[in-house]
Amino acid sequence: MGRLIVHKSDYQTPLHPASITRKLAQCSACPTRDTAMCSVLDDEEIGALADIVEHLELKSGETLFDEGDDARNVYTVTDGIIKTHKLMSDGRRQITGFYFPGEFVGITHGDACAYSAQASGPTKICQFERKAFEKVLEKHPQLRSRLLNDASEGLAQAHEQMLLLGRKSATERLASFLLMANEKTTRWHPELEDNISLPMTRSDIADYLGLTTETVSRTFSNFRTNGLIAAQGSKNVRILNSDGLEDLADS
Amino acid sequence: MGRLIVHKSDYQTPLHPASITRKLAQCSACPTRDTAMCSVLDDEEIGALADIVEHLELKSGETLFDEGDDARNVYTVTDGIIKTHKLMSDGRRQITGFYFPGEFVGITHGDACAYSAQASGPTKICQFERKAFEKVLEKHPQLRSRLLNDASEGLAQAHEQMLLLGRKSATERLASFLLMANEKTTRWHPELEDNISLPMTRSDIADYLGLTTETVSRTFSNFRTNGLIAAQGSKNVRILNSDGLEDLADS
DNA sequence: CGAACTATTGAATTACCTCAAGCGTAGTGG
DNA sequence: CCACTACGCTTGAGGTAATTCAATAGTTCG
Repeated sequence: MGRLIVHKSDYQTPLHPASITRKLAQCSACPTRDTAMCSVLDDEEIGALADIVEHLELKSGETLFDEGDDARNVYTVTDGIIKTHKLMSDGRRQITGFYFPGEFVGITHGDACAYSAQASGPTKICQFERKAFEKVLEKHPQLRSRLLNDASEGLAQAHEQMLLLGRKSATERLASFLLMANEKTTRWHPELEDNISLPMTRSDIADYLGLTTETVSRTFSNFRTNGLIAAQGSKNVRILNSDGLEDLADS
Repeated sequence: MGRLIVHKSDYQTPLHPASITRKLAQCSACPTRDTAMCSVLDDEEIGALADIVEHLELKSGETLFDEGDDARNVYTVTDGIIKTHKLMSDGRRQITGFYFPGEFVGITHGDACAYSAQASGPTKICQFERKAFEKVLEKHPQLRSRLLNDASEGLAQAHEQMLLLGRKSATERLASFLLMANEKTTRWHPELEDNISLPMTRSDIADYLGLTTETVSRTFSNFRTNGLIAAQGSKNVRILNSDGLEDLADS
């Protein structure tokens, strides 16, 4: 418990590998993706979180928690991607969200987890014991405010996803997905704009988009054939024509 | 501004029509659907909300707010149903939620509405000016806690709906919908168990379930033929075999 | 009563799924 | 280090659940 969390101020300077973890850990308290919120947290608050943080690394597919588990901890992603899903009794699966670096996972007001969470590719996270985390929240209302913001954003994303699942074609779904992945990636790595790493499998993408792996694969091929994207391997995509993708994604 | 809100204690006694509004208004502060929360609110808190409530009636289809509007007010449904939706540029629509009596609508942490809201059939609501409402929240943390609970429940419902939209068949979707409607109805009107009023159109249901009106209609007919439900008119359904529906709804 | 909307039912079409086979790639152990 | 295996990805052919188009019936409201 209690490795140091580093403040934004030293984020922009070049870092050697050993500091990467510290740099990323900082995100849990103060993600660059929302600079407005950044300034809201002062050194004391960062320190309060530093006291209760635990750093973890997950292998691809490793489980963070399962639906129905006691909600003992909350997490932030610092590297890689966490996926959450729900299952039906016959095994059909819906992935309900991909969480990128800087995002919180596992915030519930109830006592039990409403869904399962796993690493989608090798992933690093910060873990906070829930009760301790809530004590910090009580002392630091700005942080709670930031979480409420996140929750609200999460709900908006969920509504957007319902539109996708209920009304969009396979092509529109994959286009929307790529744009989302690009946007979430560039929040943390602006230098990677239009170069997305997709550590999840085709099957994960399919279960997120309500499609089959075959359809996802075919649609990827279409995009390649039509010069919308280029790919080196199946897990690294370069967006060649983001306007085209946006037209396809509609709304 | 400021009609009286009546406390739970006089809710169970028989009411003549004129008190119905008062009785229902009470729900905004203290829904019966969650008796645990009920006891959380004391007379002072009920009074605080009474000072800022405004009662409104909406005709079927009337708009409460549109996507992108300033989030000026928050609402609770007291009678009827409010629907929220998102649109695509070509008119495709996804209804993202039906809000039954006792539920809050329009809670956002941001400044703009993330979706549109309309009455799905004739509807009565309580309106609270957002800033005044938030002042009440500051004084009464239990109420905020109740709202957080609601938000968390809303997110869980959204995930459930993603599973429905991404992975369930038409039959499973309609079965899930009927069970949801029954559950939400009986929260307020336990005496109506298995007798659901569905003021929304088939088109609303279709846009909620990610189907077409024709498919919804055909599936209703199937359910009737198979003795799962009986119907008088298209807007009143009696559930004859709720175990059967639950089997169909899966998950 | 008639107009306009909503719901139901049928027939034909289609977007996506299922099944199946082949290919590429990463990891393992000889 | 190189086969070997396993797994994930791609591509094709055929099937199907839900859609689209179309016609009829029922409901609501001025």
